[in-house]
Amino acid sequence: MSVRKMVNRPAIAEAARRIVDEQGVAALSMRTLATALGIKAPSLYDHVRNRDEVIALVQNLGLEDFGAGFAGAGESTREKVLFYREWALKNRNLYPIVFQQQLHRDLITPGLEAKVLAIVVEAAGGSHVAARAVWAQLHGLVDLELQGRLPADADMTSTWNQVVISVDAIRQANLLTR
Amino acid sequence: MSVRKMVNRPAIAEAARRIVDEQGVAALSMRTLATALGIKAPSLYDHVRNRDEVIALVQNLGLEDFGAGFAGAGESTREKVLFYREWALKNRNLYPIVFQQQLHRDLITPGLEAKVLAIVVEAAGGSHVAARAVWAQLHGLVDLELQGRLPADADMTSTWNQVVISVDAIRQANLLTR
DNA sequence: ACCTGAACACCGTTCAAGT
DNA sequence: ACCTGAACACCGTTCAAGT
Repeated sequence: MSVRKMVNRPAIAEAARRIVDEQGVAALSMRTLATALGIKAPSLYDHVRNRDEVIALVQNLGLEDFGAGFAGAGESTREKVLFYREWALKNRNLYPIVFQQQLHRDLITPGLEAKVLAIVVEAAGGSHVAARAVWAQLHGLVDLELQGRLPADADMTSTWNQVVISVDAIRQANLLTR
Repeated sequence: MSVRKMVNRPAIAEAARRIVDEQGVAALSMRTLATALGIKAPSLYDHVRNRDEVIALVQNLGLEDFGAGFAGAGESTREKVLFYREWALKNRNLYPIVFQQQLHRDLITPGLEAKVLAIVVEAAGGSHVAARAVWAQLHGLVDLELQGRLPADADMTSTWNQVVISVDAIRQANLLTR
């Protein structure tokens, strides 16, 4: 009995995410992906338009994973902020794909991006402007940390505490003016 | 009289930056770079170890350009913040190379990174922790903006004003505790 | 519908060979 | 020292051909 191949878009998405998690985006080629699925590269094009669409599938998985975790991360500013950091560190190969690329909006589960954004807006005190400033701060520090742009001996705990304070100030100011 | 080729590291750096500015990093291949310099790709390896070293040369040019501008950008929080944004928008292809990659520190002009960091620390009110939180905010919003992650109709002027307020709050708090 | 091998135009990089 | 053509092992993608 040979192993039955079940190649479809969900299977491709999972295999792709696995490769990204374990070896980074650079290792995600159409050939390695095909091999992981037990087929040859050209066959992938029967399921997917191109590599970009594979990336979009991974973005979708990542956004779902993040969204579920962030929604259930506790209500305080501190809990939300620290969840964001921990998710990024735990998914360091996935993070840039989900949060640092053009989002292939036509291929993402409808409403998913809006759902995640709504949680951020809520956490920021209800204002879209505030939400962007807050998100920028979280995203920026995560990126600097992931890219190794901060000194190796930088006190990240204190830095994230500073971010918690700063985010909370934005949140409070916006709650007041509601 | 034939045109004399003067291929050396500064010439390579300039040609590479030009390609990046005009066509983006993806267009910077060893072959296109060589062609721009009037030589063949393998010859580049007589001047440069590999493509990474070319990227480092571009990082260096970018960091110098940014550093000079940022230092002379005015003293107020608002001026510094808005300069950061404008430099990023004016150098949208260069920005990610300078601020979103591992810095090839061994190949960067000695002291250059420290000089730029010192300006940020100064602008943040003197604390390294505060400087990281401030930088995160600027870098994060620039990245979200450059990657098109914010809605097309997002009010970026208000958002950057929010960032100015937030950065200034961090700065003031740190000036007080000095 | 799904898969294949062969091929195309690209990469970065190495290497023997020329001056 | 600097440059070259040829080659290697990779890419993403297309296409004719098989089932």
